[in-house]
Amino acid sequence: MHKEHNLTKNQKIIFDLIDKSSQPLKAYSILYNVQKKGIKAPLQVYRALDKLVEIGKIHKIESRNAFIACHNSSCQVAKATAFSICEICEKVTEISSAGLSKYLANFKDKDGMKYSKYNLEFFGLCKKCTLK
Amino acid sequence: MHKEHNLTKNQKIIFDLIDKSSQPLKAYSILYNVQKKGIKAPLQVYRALDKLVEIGKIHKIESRNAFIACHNSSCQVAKATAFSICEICEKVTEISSAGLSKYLANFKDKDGMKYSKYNLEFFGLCKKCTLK
DNA sequence: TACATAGTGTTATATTATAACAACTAAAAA
DNA sequence: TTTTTAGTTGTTATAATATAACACTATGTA
Repeated sequence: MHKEHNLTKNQKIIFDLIDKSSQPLKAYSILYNVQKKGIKAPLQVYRALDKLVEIGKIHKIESRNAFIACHNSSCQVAKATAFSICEICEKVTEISSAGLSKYLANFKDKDGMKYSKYNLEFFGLCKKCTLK
Repeated sequence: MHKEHNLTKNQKIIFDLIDKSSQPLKAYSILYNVQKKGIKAPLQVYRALDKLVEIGKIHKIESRNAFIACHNSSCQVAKATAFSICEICEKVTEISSAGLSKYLANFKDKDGMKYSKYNLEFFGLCKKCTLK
């Protein structure tokens, strides 16, 4: 799993909030939710988020500017991430597929560029929303 | 290639600028560059960008909040995009790989969610920056 | 202890993006 | 031709997302 990183107070408060959430959280919604715990400024939130992303405890969903806790032991410290995003209910799920990770980790473009990282976002309808 | 869409004046001005650029452009940098042509407000730029993305003439690089012209006949109207991004010089290249498109278009997660769209961003060093 | 490294709190500001509304234009239906 | 419709435009204002700069504090380690 993850290397232990001894989160600081702010990092812990913010990680716990994201970890408990069933959907991705946005920075200012996090801010609003932790103000009672003494975190008052956007920058305090963004600094914690940056660190948490860096150490792989959370991921940023780029197309949504939102953050989700990592629940996938195969995404080595934020280097290889894949998500499915429902375009109706906005439910986001981290994809854990050995086949996919392997395929993408080994992918080389025709310029021979070697990649150290990737992020993949799939869009569609989740099961619930398909049935509606 | 692309269905012809008879761009409007603003759409054309903005597409031409992006198309001529060797790297992705940000919305406000676009705004700055088209003010002499009478496009004065952010919203005029964002509206044109939205439309151009929708019809597949340009793509948004989500991790950079920037826009690049489509040079890939295989990305069917913005539904399936893949890019490589150099983390040093920020050069962005659209990846055109039949194998990759095919793999991702057919990918199904274990929930059986069917995807209508995806966006993939690879990060690493381009050839030039590797040699430095 | 002393030093380095990382995190904190704070104010201010930069950057990215959308809401709301009135007016205009082109294409097609009556 | 007139009317309608859908889409685009121009405009002001504002919302949402993110970072700069600076002084200070905590923690680990030599």
